[in-house]
Amino acid sequence: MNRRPVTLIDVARAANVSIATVSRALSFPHKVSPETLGRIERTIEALGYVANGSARALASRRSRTIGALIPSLDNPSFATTVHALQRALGEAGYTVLLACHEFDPAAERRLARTLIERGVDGLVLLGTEHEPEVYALIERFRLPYVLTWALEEGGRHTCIGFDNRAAAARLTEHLLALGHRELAMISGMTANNERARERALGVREALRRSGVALDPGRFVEVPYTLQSGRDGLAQVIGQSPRPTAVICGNDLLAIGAIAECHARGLGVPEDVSVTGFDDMEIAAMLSPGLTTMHFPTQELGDLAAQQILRAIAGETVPARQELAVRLVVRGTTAPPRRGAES
Amino acid sequence: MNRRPVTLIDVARAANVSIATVSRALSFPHKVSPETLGRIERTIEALGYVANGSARALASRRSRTIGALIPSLDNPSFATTVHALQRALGEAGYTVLLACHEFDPAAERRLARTLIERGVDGLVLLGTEHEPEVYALIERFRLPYVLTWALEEGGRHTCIGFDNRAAAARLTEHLLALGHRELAMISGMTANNERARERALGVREALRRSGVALDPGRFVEVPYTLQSGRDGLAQVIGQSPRPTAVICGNDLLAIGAIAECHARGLGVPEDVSVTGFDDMEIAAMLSPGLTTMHFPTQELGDLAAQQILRAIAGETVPARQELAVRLVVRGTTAPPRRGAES
DNA sequence: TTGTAAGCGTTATCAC
DNA sequence: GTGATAACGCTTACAA
Repeated sequence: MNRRPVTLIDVARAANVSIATVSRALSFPHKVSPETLGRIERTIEALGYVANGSARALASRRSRTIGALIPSLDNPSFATTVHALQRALGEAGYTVLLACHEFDPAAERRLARTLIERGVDGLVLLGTEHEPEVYALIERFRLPYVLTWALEEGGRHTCIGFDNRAAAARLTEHLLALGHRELAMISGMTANNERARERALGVREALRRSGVALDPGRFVEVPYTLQSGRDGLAQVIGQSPRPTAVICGNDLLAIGAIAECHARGLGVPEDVSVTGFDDMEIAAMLSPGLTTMHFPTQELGDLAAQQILRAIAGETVPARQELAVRLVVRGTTAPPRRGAES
Repeated sequence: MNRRPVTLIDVARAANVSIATVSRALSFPHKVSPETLGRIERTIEALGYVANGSARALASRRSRTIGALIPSLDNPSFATTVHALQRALGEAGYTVLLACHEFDPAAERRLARTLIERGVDGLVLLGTEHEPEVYALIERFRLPYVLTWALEEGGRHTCIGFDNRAAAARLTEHLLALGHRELAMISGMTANNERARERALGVREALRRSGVALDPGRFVEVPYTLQSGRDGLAQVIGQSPRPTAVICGNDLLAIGAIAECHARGLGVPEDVSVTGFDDMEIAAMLSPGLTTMHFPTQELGDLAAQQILRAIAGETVPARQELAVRLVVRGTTAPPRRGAES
């Protein structure tokens, strides 16, 4: 029994050709005569040859590997995007190297470096805001990359994502149009997170435009967890007058907030109109009348894959691609009549 | 401006040592004199040297890379496990190569091959049931691996996971003990999925032991999606007499089922006791009185990481490691009194 | 169409 | 402790 893995040389010997020909058969089948090709393929099958990617990468300077640098996989929306990304890249022969920095800039620096060491051909980053060191590395290695989920104004980086600020503003305007005046927001942590920051900003701007105030007590900033959603709701709901609408930074926060409303005997959206961003499919199940801002997270993964593949191929890619978000109105969410409040 | 990446040779030249010494400084710092080490480190910093992983992998036959072969990232439970896995492996200097086969055996074969081509040092598979070809490849390359989420009886493969059958049986027995006699199950697709199959089997066995029948109309097999949960509930709830308890194959199905109950004006768990497996944190928010079987999915990822690292290091690893699941009883879920049913 | 051979950037085995 | 140097398995001009 042979311990040594089968190499190109073995295949070449067995097929009576040079290793160059075998290599060509693998990379450019059309550049090899049909007979030779057939013989080589049969030999490969017979010997069970599996190419050595490291050697390939070393010689060709391409690893057929793409790095995905994201905050976390615990956010189902990110998971969906990464899944779609992996699927699309896989079909193109690329494998995804996963790296989660958990919103820690130092971790992100470290991981970016590691991904580059691993020889990724391209990088898909989540978010537009990154450490200078990260951008410097990418720059120095001339690594094709694409920023996702958010959009960057400067035009310095190619990005594909959502206009988080506009989405938040639109959702807020919708609530205002319905007559809500007492609004609150349960935001995600805005540090190192331009998505959360943009959403908060969008809400604030829309309110300002309408001359509606957002009391400090009605804006809480919490991590993206279910429990934080509950806690956040508990905080803002205590304000007087009670908010009639609560905007949540993402799915998880909204789900937690709705649960807390239920726990307090508050109907959603009859008593409190809870709203939020991202997928919100589950949240809508929790509360069928929900109005939400839906982000096509899967489509984002697919398009990001196309984008990075194009960039690798040296094709020009749109510097800024915005994905449309959709306001999903599932029921009437007008504020409860005055006087009916606690 | 230099287009060529900085190599070991550049570092060696600049530091006035041989490349061997630089290599050593990187891999075995203690085997290099402090002065030399310092000089080399400073040079590396100054030149911005980043190691070439492909070359490293080719020469050392180790890529510092682990493959994660899973069904999907759209299942939040899997995402959590992969996240934990990535985190733990990252701390040990390993990077995760992600591959989702979406329950397609052909895709799994293809992906397993690709991961091996990429030179992964080890493989973490989700589930115990895999194509013979997958096992053959692993075998041929003597690739350290670990199966996760489920447990394998034969002892042929090292695995770490949950006893899905026992968990299902335990949950069922709990329901029976509460007095439920009219049970139904919304199962995941059992083909190529021993987790779903084991859970279904556990339910069936527990029922058989208690002499309770499970009508064919009360067992539906559906994909793991929210909508399937709704549809599944719609199907089983139509049976007469109406089931008093519905066991769902996983989180997503349970959430969908609960939503459908709500839509039908059925209280959960007052009218119908919906239960399920996996994380169930969200499901419990939907319906605070829920009784669920909680699987420590994050811990699984952590432990799987330790396991595969040990295997790579050549240490002996326990062939079979079972993670305890926890029955979480959040409220009384006795069946509604007879006659109160529709 | 096929073969020859020079790398690709490391690691690791020897000497010194 | 350090330095030559032969692999590692493949790609890719360049020749034939």
